[in-house]
Amino acid sequence: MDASSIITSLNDDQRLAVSAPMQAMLVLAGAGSGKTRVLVHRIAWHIQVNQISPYNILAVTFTNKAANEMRHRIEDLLETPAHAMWIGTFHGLAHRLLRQHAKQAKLPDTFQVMDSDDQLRIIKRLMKNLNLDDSKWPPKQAQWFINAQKDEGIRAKHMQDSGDFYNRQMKDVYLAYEDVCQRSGLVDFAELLLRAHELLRDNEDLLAFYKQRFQQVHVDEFQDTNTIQYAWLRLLTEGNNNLFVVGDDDQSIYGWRGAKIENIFNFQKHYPEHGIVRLEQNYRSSGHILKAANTLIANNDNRMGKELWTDAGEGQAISLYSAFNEQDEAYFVVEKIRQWVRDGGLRSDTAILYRSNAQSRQFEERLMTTATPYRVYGGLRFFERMEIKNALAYLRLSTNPHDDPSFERVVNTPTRGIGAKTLDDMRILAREQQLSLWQAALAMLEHNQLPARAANALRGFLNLIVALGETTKELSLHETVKQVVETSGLIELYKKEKQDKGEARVENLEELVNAARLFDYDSENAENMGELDMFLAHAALEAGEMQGEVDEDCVQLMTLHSAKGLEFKLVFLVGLEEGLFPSQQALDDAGRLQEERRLCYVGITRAMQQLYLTHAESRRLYGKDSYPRASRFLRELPQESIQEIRLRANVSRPAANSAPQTKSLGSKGTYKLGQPVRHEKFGEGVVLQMEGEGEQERVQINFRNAGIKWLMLAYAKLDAA
DNA sequence: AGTCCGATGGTTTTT
DNA sequence: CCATCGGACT
Repeated sequence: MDASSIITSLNDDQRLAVSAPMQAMLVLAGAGSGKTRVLVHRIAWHIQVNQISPYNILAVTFTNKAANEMRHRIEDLLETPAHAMWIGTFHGLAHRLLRQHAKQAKLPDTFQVMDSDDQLRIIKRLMKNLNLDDSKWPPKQAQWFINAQKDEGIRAKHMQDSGDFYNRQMKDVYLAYEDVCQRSGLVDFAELLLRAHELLRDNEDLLAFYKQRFQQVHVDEFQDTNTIQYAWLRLLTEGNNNLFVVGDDDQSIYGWRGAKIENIFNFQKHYPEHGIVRLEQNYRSSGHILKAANTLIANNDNRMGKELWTDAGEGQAISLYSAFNEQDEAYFVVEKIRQWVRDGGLRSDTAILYRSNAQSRQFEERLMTTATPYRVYGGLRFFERMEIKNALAYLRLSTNPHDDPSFERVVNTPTRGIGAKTLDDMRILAREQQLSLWQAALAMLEHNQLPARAANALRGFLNLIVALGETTKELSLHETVKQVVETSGLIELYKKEKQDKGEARVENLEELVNAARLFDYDSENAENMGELDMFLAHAALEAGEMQGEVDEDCVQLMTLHSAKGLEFKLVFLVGLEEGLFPSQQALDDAGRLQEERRLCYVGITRAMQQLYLTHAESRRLYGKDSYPRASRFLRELPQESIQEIRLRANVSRPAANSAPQTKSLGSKGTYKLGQPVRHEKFGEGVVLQMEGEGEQERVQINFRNAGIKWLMLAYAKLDAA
């Protein structure tokens, strides 16, 4: 393959990015503009044209899915495996570095990665020890706090003693938490990044080695990087001007968990000799949809600036439906989907996107009663299920008995007569003497501090773990897992559990054995890890799919956040109401409001052919009725691209008009959506919607002081304000 | 040890 | 409204 074949299939801008000289590059890639394509081709270009060995290439993503896809596409393009290339998630690569240099990272060789659930358990336990009342000091909040500090690269000891009580308390928790983790050999997600950063920062030779090795560094979804991730990238590329980032400031929707959109702006300062390319041609959506997206996002400031375009034509106008209530909304959406299917469309080409998970319910119910297959994203992933985590805890203990959270988790699961009293004594001993629970248990047995029954039960557990450790050495991975699942008594336990649930759990455990059988142990890239350790790391870093692959053709339900990166022919963006989307908490914060707007932009740009926007005039929320105003985002859309739908006049709508009618916004009548008006008695307001004809014409107005009202145009004395 | 009941609170999520 | 959690009870 020669150079030209890598770039012939690209458009001019993509080609510019792919064949750019080896220098820092910022690629602003709009939604659907071929961002992954550019990344993949850029890397292939380096290998083919610039003669860079795959060994000298680094590519970083946020999700495992993106990393896997990128590797496959590069290998397909080059028609050769590129094993030596480091492609992975920030966390996966950090983990790899820490494994390889555990000593220099001040970690035990046997360290294990824990997920946020494990992390929370540790924090709960330790706050109890610190005698913090968990109603006044929610452990979740402490967890959030600690992770936020780590994301900013701040260690507990470096926290400023800024006086206030809250901060001091949190600092204490953070300090204690670091201590527990270090002693148990456990590393949380944020810690992976922070440690990896410190490792390179504090080891000159190591840093020099990796800087030399990674001649070209590539980053996907750069707008989602947080402080520590960007700091790590800078360490690796400082002075080499070799950082190639692809991102879209307009799709930055993770600010709330530490992502710094500013990294894009700072990139330009930190790499003054950079090139910049904008990918604005969109290959996904039709004209109306792009126009809506462009118009909406133009309401944000501090943008890098970008306008999507397509040569695919206008397509269908966007439809807007004002539902009477949330049930009507669901009814409408599901009817449209059924129509789509009747017309020969696939259910899997349709998606219902909402701001918050709780909204899925109405749609699920409606889909259920109409027997329409659907799939809800979100919820528990495979490796997060209780039975799986229990099995993993046994496995983890077998390689590292000092893993306290795992010890706590299964010491009495299934119940084996180790009671609360025994455990409490053990915890106290462990805390006082700075021992792991394992060590404390051993000590207590040795000193005969336990009643015979408890001692026997405890000894049984310890023996079980030791035995597991022994067997592991002789058996293959999947045999080990099988052994664990059976001898631990977990299978027995779940077989007894009431039908449905227990059965599913047993199946999941069997699936775990199967996953172990299929696990692809790549010993060359295992650093100094054994197969079991690799498998456990895999389980922590790659939580797996939400549900087993259901191949059935079904409607896709998900939050706007999970929809990022996906596309559907037919999209329903629902619940466009003030307080819901934008969310209540964002209403009084300009920054968060802009992030909500970007989220809306993400939603709109998921649609390929047709987009429906819906909102409800009344919605039952937390048990009481609310009458939300239509989302401001609706008013920010170009009216000429939107068509309002009035379908079913027969619903119990407050103003049920005689005939169903369709009405284009602003096409006739005196008032437009969003137009400011003044009323003699009610004062100033804004037109929310209109219905009816002639004498019957009514407008709904949101008055600044008087609230929302429907007025008959024939009687109300309204003036344009 | 397991079940029931009342209080509580309630965006968004990957690793 | 309704899911989740912790405490109390059996």
